[in-house]
Amino acid sequence: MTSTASRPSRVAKLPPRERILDAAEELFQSQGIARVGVQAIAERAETTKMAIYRHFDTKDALVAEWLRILAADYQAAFDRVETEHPGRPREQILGLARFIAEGLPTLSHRGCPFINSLAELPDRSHPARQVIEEHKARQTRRLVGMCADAGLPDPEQAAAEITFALEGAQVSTQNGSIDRVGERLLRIVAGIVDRPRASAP
Amino acid sequence: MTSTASRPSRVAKLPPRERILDAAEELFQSQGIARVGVQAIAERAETTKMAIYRHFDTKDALVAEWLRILAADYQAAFDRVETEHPGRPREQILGLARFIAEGLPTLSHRGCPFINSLAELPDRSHPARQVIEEHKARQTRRLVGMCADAGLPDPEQAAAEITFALEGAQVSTQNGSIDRVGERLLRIVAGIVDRPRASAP
DNA sequence: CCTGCACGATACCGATCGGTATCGTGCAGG
DNA sequence: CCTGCACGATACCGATCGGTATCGTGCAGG
Repeated sequence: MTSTASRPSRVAKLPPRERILDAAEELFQSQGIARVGVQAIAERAETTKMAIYRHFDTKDALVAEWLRILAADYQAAFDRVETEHPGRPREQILGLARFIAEGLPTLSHRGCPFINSLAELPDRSHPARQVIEEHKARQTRRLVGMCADAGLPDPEQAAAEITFALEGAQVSTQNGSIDRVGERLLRIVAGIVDRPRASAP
Repeated sequence: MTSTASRPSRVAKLPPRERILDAAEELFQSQGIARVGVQAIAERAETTKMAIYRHFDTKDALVAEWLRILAADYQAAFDRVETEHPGRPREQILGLARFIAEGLPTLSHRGCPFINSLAELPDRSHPARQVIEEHKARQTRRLVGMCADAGLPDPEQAAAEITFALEGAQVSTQNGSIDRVGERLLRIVAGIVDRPRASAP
């Protein structure tokens, strides 16, 4: 499994499974799930449909695995932000917002893969849909915890505000209705975290 | 109601074009664009594919027309909210938020049709995509105007905040990560509109 | 050295896609 | 009354979809 480059040809190619997942990532993100055929993924991965079906039972299973990896990547990035500011929830939250804001130009007019994929998966029992919903639920729980640690009066409401802002920023980037989205997003989240309280300690 | 048409001529049927658009509306909203075939639309509209192609050049043209009508419906609803509170921009903005909040339970786990459709239309030159982008741009312009009328210090930033909140609320309703979304949305928008200013008149 | 198996290549399957051609008929507008 | 045309029905088109079967080969692990 661990490859060890061997020495097949000049360029060291990744093993087929990785190439397939990379190809799926690029095509699903740029064109959506339904528009991308298994054959197209095979071609971009420089392999064949048969190889794909050797690693994944169905196209849906490949979609689910792609989203699983993507969710894990996001979780890892959030973990990194959190450990960068130990015991400082305010900075953790702002770091998270900065991470999203910095990713916006990359998403450009294609938006967030989770939001987009959900649109193509109306069936609530679809495995990929469950991956997304669990990821979003985890992310919300984490944010509520941070808001509580930061001493915000109503952590659940604050987490909802921040979540709406993050999701809305991605949607607005996609449809191009608002300029300087990243900048505005950071100001909004800072406003929530630094909101003046009614009572003082 | 659809099911079997036992009562033929008793019930006044809408003309085919309206039935097609109604059927498309229901199927696109509940299943997405790509998953719905022209044949399925014809069946639900109790007509044939030929009739659809008599009224619309392509499936894409039908999609664009559906979104055009939907955008017009939203515009009309916003107009109604605006004229309900003449000269009172604060109430207009809150009315707009209430309109969206009340619609959330209906959207349920399927979310906003504009957001969902954008996910399925990666091609920026697609006519339907342009319909959506123009609609969102108009909506933002209207909101900026209301915020300016309400005397908010930075109308563009306030409009962005409100837009993010509205879009984010719809996304979070779809993925189920947050409870009592409508209630939270109203509190957020009220907070923006009633935010204490640095200077007073 | 030997061998099993992942791999790539190729050919195929039924189903469904968007879109077209053709024709008979009922009804609305002149 | 007459007629044109929207309509419904039916049959068809090539392309593509997800998924499968089969086979030869090169290389890694024993």
